[in-house]
Parts: sequence; C-alpha cells; structure tokens
Amino acid sequence: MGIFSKTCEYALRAVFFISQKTSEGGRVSIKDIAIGIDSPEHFLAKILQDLSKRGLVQSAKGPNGGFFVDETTLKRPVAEIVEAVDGNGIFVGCALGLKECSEKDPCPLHNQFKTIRDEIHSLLRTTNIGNFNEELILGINSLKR
Amino acid sequence: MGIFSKTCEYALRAVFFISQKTSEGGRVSIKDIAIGIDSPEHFLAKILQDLSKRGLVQSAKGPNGGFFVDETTLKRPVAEIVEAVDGNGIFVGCALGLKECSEKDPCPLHNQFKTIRDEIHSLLRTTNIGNFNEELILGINSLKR
DNA sequence: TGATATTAATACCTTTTTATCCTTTTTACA
DNA sequence: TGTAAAAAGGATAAAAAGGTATTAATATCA
Repeated sequence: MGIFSKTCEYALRAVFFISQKTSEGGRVSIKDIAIGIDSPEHFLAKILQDLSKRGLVQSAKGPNGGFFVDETTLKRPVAEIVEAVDGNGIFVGCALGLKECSEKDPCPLHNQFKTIRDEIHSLLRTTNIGNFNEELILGINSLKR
Repeated sequence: MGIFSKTCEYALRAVFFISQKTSEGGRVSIKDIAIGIDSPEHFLAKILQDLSKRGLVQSAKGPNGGFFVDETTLKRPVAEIVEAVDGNGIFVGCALGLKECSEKDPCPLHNQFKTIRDEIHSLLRTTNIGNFNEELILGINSLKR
C-alpha cells in the first residue's frame, strides 16, 4: 500500500475530478466520475456517499442530478478528505504504533518522523480542493492511469 | 492507520528489541520479545519467521535458542525491514494510486509527495538496525506503549 | 544413547477491516 | 402518474490481523 488507503486514493481523485468538472456549475454522475478517474463504480458510490454526508462534496438525486462542489467546498483543505477517510493517523501518532510516544518518551524514530508528518500535514492543509482545477483542465495534471 | 501497517510496526519494534538485547551475544525468545514490545505473541512469531527467512534476523531452535542479530545484520538499513513487510509502496509510486504517474504525466500531488517519499526513503536507508541500541539500553528510547 | 524439556516453525481457524457489488429510494419530467 | 435517472443504503467478498494447536529441531541430562 502507498501513503493512503485505496479508498482514500479514490476519494481524492474523485473530489479533484468533481471539482474540475463542476466548479463553474453543473453536475457529474458517479458513472462519469468512475470513468474519469478509472475506479470501480459501486465502490466509488459508497465513498462519495460518505463524503457527501460530511459535506466534502454536494449531491442531488434524480434526473440531472449528480455530484458537484460549491464555493465553500472549493476552499476546503485537502487534508479534510484524507482525515475523513483514513483518519489522522498519518499526521499524528507514532510510526511504530506506540500509544504514548512523545518528546518525553520517544520511540527510536520519533524525531525523524515528526518532521515528515508535519510536512505532510502542512502540505495537505495548505492545498485546497479547487487548487488543481486549472492544471487538470489544461491537461497538465492527470487523474487516470 | 499510520505510515506503516501494523505488521510492519511490530516488525520494526521486534527487530530493534532483538538488536538491543543480543548485539553483544545471547538470544531472546518470542515470548520475551512479545512482552518487551507489547505485541500479540503468535502473530509476532509469524512475522519473525518471515524476517528470519530473509536473513533480517537470525534464529536458533531448541533450549537456549531464540532470536538474535549478527554483525552483518546490525548494519543493514531499516528500509529493508519496511520493504520486506510493506513493500516499497511508501518509497515509490503515486500518492493517488496512479500507475503511470511521473514527471511527464503527474497527478496533482506528484511533486509535493516526491519530496516527502524521498525523505522517508533516505531516512530509512541511512539508519541501520543497530543504530538505536545505546539509546534503548539507556532508556532514552522506548519500544513499548 | 535415549528421554525430555525448550524453543522456533508450520498449519489452520476466527475476527476485524477494507474493498466491492447489488438493491432500494428519491426525484425530475414526459 | 409512470418511468428512467441518479444517489443512498445494505449485503457480500477479500485481505489483514490475531489466536490455537501441532510439529520439528536441538541442547542437556540421566
């Protein structure tokens, strides 16, 4: 496994895709998202259902429905998606899984990983969901394959 | 989940523990390791069995048997344990799970995560298994709780 | 030398988590 | 008001984590 769970990978790609397609209005269906990011459709449905409950994407049922992101959502940090799906285990906590690992009582890798965790966290806090729309539209960035 | 899988967390703690206890000679039993790092004993047995096959720890059966590390193993980089257990997904590959993500055809997070991956990799390549023996003996570092 | 106790290795089973698929409900519109 | 489009919800499958029991190896001692 990579840095994030598979679920989280799909979630991030899906949200970037939805953001790109709907930031100027409109909706996009699960089917189109699944095609656009090359993910299993029904699994993606479950993920989006959850993100929708948390307000990290918006949705509308029925014909002409679909997923979209509103103004506010565009500005939310990517870290919130990661946290919603994978929890905050990647930002805080011990690399060796110790409950009480800290400056005072550190595991052998504490200091080194503290730095790295902080970098990941600040990276994901300072980039927001709508950040990549332009690059995606221009084809500079990819979400598929 | 944190950076590593649970299996990998146990593996790292176990190897550090064995290293600390046996770098000057002697053996340590699964039971004592399990107690020393607070892990499920039989699950740990399976992990160590695998590491032993790969030569990342040494083992001896029978009375006075147990696990230990030899001179050569002490100098092997921690990255090898991570790679043996979790694979290299944390060092290479795409944060969003894309197969063909690269400089040429990058995902939105490619550049940012390339840096972070490289840091993790070089950190784990430059620290070796025996690196923490002193700190562990002195009680500066912890492997339990 | 043979019996025994000690220890890791192997095989198999249960539980939990993660990933995937199938069914139901909602809703716009003809 | 019937129908098709779409998301929401529920059931299932696969993988990871953890537990139980058995087997194999070996040092030691009678």
